[in-house]
This record gives sequence, C-alpha cells and structure tokens, in this order.
Amino acid sequence: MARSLGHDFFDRPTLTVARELVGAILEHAPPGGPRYRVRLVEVEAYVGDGSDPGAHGHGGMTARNRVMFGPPGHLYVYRSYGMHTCLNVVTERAGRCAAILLRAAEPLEGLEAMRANRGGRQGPELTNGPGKLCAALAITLDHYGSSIETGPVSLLAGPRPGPRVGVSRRIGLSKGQEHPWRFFDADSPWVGRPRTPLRVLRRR
DNA sequence: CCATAGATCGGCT
DNA sequence: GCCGATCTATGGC
Repeated sequence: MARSLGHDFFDRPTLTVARELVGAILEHAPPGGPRYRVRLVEVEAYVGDGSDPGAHGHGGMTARNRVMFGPPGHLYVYRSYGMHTCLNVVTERAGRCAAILLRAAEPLEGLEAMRANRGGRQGPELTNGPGKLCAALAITLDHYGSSIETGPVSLLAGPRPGPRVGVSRRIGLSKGQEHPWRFFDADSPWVGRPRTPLRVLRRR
C-alpha cells in the first residue's frame, strides 16, 4: 500500500514538489460514493511571489486565491472560463503564495464513474486536461480549501523509481511563458498536450 | 492533424 | 467592461 503524502511533502520549494508529484497517486473518496484513483502525469508550478506573472495571487491576495497564501497541503480549486473547474495543491509555508496545478492523469480506479462523469468518453479524453480531470473525479468548488490529510481528496506516493520527467513551458498562459515550469511523464500517453521537452529529468 | 470560434461568468481593472 | 491556468465542435488540409 502506498504511503500518503502529508503537508510536509508540500512544505518545500514548489518546483521540487512539482517534479516529484509526477507519478504520484491522486485519490478522491467521496463519502458513500465510488473511490477514484489516478496516477498524475502532468502538473504545472505557480509561484505568486512576484517572479511569476502567470500565477493567480501575483497581484496580491483576493477572496479567490487566498488559500494559495495559506498552509501547504490544502486544495486551491477555481472556476476557469466561467464553466470549468481546476484543481491545485498549495505548496510552501503559510504566507507564501504557491500551488501546483494538476493537469492530467492516468485513470486507475473508478473508471466507470469517471466515464459517466465525462459524458461516456473513454481513454485519454477522460482525464487529459485540468478541467477534464476535475469533471472525471467529481471535484468541485466545494473542495476549496480542504486538507489532503483529512480528505476526501488525498495524495499517495507513487512507486520508485519515478518516471522520466519532461520539462516544458506552461500551457495556455498569456503571461509568465518565460518559466519552464510544466512537468510531465515523458513516456505517458495520458499527457494532455504532448510537447517536446526542453529537457528530461531522470528520477530515482 | 491543425486552427479557430463560441460557450459562459467570476474576478479584477 | 474585459478577459481568462479550458473544452468542444467544426471546418480545412
């Protein structure tokens, strides 16, 4: 059984956490519902400390992004384009603004429910984008601020050695493109937008 | 496969 | 008012 990741795992430099998160297991165990499990294959780091104009929180704390400034290991969920939901996990100690966007994953458990949540789609279309991932796992704005240590959403360490991790620029930004802060499994077909990696990290 | 338009609305200027 | 950390359908090559 995989060990669960606690707040201490996220209380470290965001880029380190992001690259170690590739290959980890994301679980959603709603009370009375089917248990969802996926293996993360694509994430992006956001750091609102002034160096990253692409980050929510870059311009200071607001009602929407306040959890990004709070303690690590909590969920930052936001609505995108008025209709989609995206899931982040907060990193670094309270007072710093940083989080990791979970962009794509490989389904492991709860496939039937995911398929139903995604209008009958199958394969990579199930979970190969941040909005699709939340829809498949039934993650909503109600999960805003919840702790990964108390659930219902939690993270588990992936098997070692980890995958080869590709690094590229982030997706969909009009600002902050200068930072190569997207990390993905270089060999996984479940990655949303394949991109030639700027470089590949070998992990143990 | 690639490019583009439209949906839809909260947060921010 | 403007504009997204997006997704889907559609049309072209």
